[in-house]
Amino acid sequence: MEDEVDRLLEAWRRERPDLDVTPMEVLSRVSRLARHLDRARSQAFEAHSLESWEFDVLAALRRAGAPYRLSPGRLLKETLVTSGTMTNRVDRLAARGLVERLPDPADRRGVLVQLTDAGRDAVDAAMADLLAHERTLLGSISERDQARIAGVLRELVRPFDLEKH
Amino acid sequence: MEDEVDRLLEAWRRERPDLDVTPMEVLSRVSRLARHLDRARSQAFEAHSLESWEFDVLAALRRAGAPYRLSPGRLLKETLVTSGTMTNRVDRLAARGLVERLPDPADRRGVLVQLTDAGRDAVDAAMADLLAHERTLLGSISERDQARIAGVLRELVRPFDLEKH
DNA sequence: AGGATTTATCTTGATGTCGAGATACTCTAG
DNA sequence: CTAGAGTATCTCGACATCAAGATAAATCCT
Repeated sequence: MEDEVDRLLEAWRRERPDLDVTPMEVLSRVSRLARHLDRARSQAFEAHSLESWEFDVLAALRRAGAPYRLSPGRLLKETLVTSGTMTNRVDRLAARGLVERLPDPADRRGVLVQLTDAGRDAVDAAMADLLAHERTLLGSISERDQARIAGVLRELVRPFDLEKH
Repeated sequence: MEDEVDRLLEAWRRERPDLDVTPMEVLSRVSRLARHLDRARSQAFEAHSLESWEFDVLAALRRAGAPYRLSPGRLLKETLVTSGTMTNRVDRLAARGLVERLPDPADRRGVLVQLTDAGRDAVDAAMADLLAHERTLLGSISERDQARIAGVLRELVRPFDLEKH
């Protein structure tokens, strides 16, 4: 069964028969699937009145474990955004009462961002929903194939994980 | 060998042992890899003074074949952006001399966007570079695995391809 | 033919992000 | 102890995007 990428590659092969476009068989599909997953995620979070970017921050704090407290700097690394963006995100999450800013007792330059109870409840509920939805998406793929593909993707991601140290 | 997603999932399993997070073994890696690919793409295009979004539009026109001419509406569907975005993109590409707007002789509401020679040269060079770079990224994956993973990804994307229209 | 609906594109205002720079504090070397 | 380098966070301006609405033209229906 054909998909959009098959059509895309067919067009390129017609127009540029000199190029070998097979890398796109994998990588274009990764990009397109990721775009679709983003939209699906947004929809899953809508039921919990969370934006994707809100979930990203809350989830990083939740994963950190009690007392659900991280520095903005640490949050940057977890969420791969810049410092200006994180300031903005924390501002909005604090305004919604999902996190609060605490002064870092060990470094007066620093700040700690901590999940409130409401924030924890929100992220826990959203996470359960997200996983349920993702399980549906993967429904047609055998566990064996899922494990295989996860292994290949791990190899593909590794060079990038390494370069940022 | 571990990657960032392994660490992520380990944290979730510690904090929420009640949840089954295995869907993320595949889907989180897809999302993260896509983000890395975006950055890599941007870098590859830098040598040609193209932004990713510029390439997306030029590539859609290039794929269409001579005379490299599409309506804005058609470009929306190819690039998955909104009409306001496309107006903006075409404006900028026209200002750079990479495309030009022509009136549609068959529909006076309509416009046709056409690649200039400079636009065609730019996208052809960028495409060759992009593929070279992508081939490097996939270097460690056997052709057999690439074909396998492409097949699984095609299945995962299909539901999304279907739902639009 | 004429009025209503649909279609194609552009305009506008809001949003989230980035990147560069500012500020305040900490650490290190001498 | 202090000067300089380094670090953590925030501020600000620019930018690409989206969503909703405006405009204009084509198409449909009676």
